[in-house]
Amino acid sequence: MRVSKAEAAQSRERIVQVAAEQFREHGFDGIGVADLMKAAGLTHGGFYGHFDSKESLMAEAALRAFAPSSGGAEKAEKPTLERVLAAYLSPEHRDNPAQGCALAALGCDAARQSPAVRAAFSQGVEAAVAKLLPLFENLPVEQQREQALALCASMVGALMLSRAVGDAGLSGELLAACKSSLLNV
Amino acid sequence: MRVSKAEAAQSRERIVQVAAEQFREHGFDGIGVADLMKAAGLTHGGFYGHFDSKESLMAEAALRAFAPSSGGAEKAEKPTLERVLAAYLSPEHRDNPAQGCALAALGCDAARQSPAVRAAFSQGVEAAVAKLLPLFENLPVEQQREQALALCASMVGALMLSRAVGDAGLSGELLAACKSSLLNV
DNA sequence: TGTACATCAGTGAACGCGCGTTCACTGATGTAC
DNA sequence: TGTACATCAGTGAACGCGCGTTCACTGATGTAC
Repeated sequence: MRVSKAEAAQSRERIVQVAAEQFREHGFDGIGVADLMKAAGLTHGGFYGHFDSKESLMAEAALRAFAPSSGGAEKAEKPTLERVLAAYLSPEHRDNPAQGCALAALGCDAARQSPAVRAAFSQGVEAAVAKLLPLFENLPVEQQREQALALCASMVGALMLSRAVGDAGLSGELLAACKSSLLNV
Repeated sequence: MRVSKAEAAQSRERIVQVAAEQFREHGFDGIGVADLMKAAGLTHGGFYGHFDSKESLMAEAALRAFAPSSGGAEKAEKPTLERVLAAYLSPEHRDNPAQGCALAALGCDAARQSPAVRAAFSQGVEAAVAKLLPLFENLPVEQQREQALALCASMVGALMLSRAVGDAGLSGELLAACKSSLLNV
């Protein structure tokens, strides 16, 4: 059952991508190696030909989740605070963690993970800050990063709580309240 | 080895309290029934005399974690935004999740848990809002709840990210940036 | 270019381990007389 | 109040199961001639 180098690289690629989504949906401990491999169209035995351990995949999948998504077409519109908030604090984002922000989906799990995973999360926060910085370009330079960090934390907290909460009304209220509050600053 | 009714009630109490702390520290899946019972000074076999399942304890421990802490002495000082932020967004709080806010410690795990656990988290958010409302008593009534929800989400997000992030500098920066940003509104 | 063989990506059974849960048992508690 | 007995909180061995990981094997790929 040997497979060409190119196909093997694609397999590895598929595993990382599947893991990046499944970890966000089920948590790092909520999905096993065998199920990840099955979702990638493989059997579990081949996993260790690609990765040292599940934990090693966790770090790589986290990095992948933070990398800018491949489809770069929607970059056309210039991001504004309104647009960023509307997209991030939307019911669609809340209900689709697998394709959404990994900071909100895995943030509190990450605190209990290995240094490699936590390093990926540092990178994730920096990537988010880099995306948000342009929103504050009319502010003094020394305040821009501070505002971007604060906005990032607010959005992540609101999305996470809107998912954690059992009450659907409260969940929507959280999204709406944070959107409205962050717009009127 | 039967034990008096009063002692049995204390045992149950101890299990819930221990679980409320250990779950916050290790996550719902990061600590097992046997270890929880050992931490409560018991053996694991007795667990199911007190609870239907681990999941049932999870819901009860979450509620416990959201209940106001027993020591009511520090209520003397009137809470201000400054004091709330200084306490919540402190390195001490960040480094002691077991005694800290369960929204930040377990929020993204909760999204994947049973309705009972998620109902507890609704209650947790409402409890936080109730605590924060007085900070906005000079605002129009219809804005108070919105502001309290937004503040809650911001603080939870900042604390969670400061724990998730591997870089110690970035971690401190997150706490400081959110504190400063939330004060200047 | 064609052939022979070494390589190695992927398979699927098997491993040890820890987990949540069950159960027969123990012995102090609580109760009936 | 004292005695006999039923109750039941807690014990510790055992269960089935799923997990991460290992390994002997397969057969197509890639390479040496």
